[in-house]
Amino acid sequence: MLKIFHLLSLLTQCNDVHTLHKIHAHIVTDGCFTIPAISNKLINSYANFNALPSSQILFHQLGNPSTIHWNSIIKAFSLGPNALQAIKYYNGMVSSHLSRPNSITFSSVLKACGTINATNKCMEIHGSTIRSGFSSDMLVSTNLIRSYAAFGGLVSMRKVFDELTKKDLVTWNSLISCYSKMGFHHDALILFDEMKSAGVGFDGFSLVSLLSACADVGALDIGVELHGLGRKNGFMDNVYLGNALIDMYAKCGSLDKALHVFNGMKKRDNFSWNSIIMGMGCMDLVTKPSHYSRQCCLLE
DNA sequence: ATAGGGTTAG
Repeated sequence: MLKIFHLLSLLTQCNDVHTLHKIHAHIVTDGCFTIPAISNKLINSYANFNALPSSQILFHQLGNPSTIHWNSIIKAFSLGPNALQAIKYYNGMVSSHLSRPNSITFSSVLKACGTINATNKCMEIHGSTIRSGFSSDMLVSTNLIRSYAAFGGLVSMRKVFDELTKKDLVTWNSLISCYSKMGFHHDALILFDEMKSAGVGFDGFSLVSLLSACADVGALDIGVELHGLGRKNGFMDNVYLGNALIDMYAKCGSLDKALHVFNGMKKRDNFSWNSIIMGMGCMDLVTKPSHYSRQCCLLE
């Protein structure tokens, strides 16, 4: 028992694939591969290093995969270029009749549908989730919303949301971000008011999606308001939020405010730099400066 | 023992 615990923690801490191979060999010689928790963790570890063929080999070595194994192999493929493989595994799981899909299975296979725009499969799985009693499952519903959004199924997406009896912060954030990504920026901003009335609160995720909507429609005043909400609630250490603010201010023509946010960030990533560079590039196009007077203002 | 959501550009 202690050994299992030890192996699991080794696998969790492992951060290079060579060490993983060693632990793997150790597990095999110890005869621990037959322990579901171990084999499952091993499948996930290989998947985390993007060594999907290794995950597959391990999966197929299992005589009788349990639900967690199916879930892990489906999730491993759900977001990558071979998302079709995730759907094939899902089909295999359903036809094996040995383990039944749960909310985690549906969640992953729906992601795969969104990844490769498998519209019909998504609708089929939607039906299966209802028949299996997952209509009010928020994990499943969030992924249904996102999958329908991925191929422009606005009406179906909204229907899933409206028919959900209990909606939490994540459900609302997902719907808002999907509206915004589909180009319905005004609807996303209106939904924020409804969200506030619904009493689920909001967080940095909400603000980021909303700022992206502001950036696209040039809603500077709302953007400023969202910035204030971010400050008031202590979200300003969030890199995503800083990046979204830079983009919003730059696109709304407030380069000075974009710079102010940029300079005040504790951490910056490629998004931060790209957004501020884009903002400055566009501003230069508008003002046509005769000399590069702003060349040093970033790093003052 | 697997477990939901966020940003730019091209």
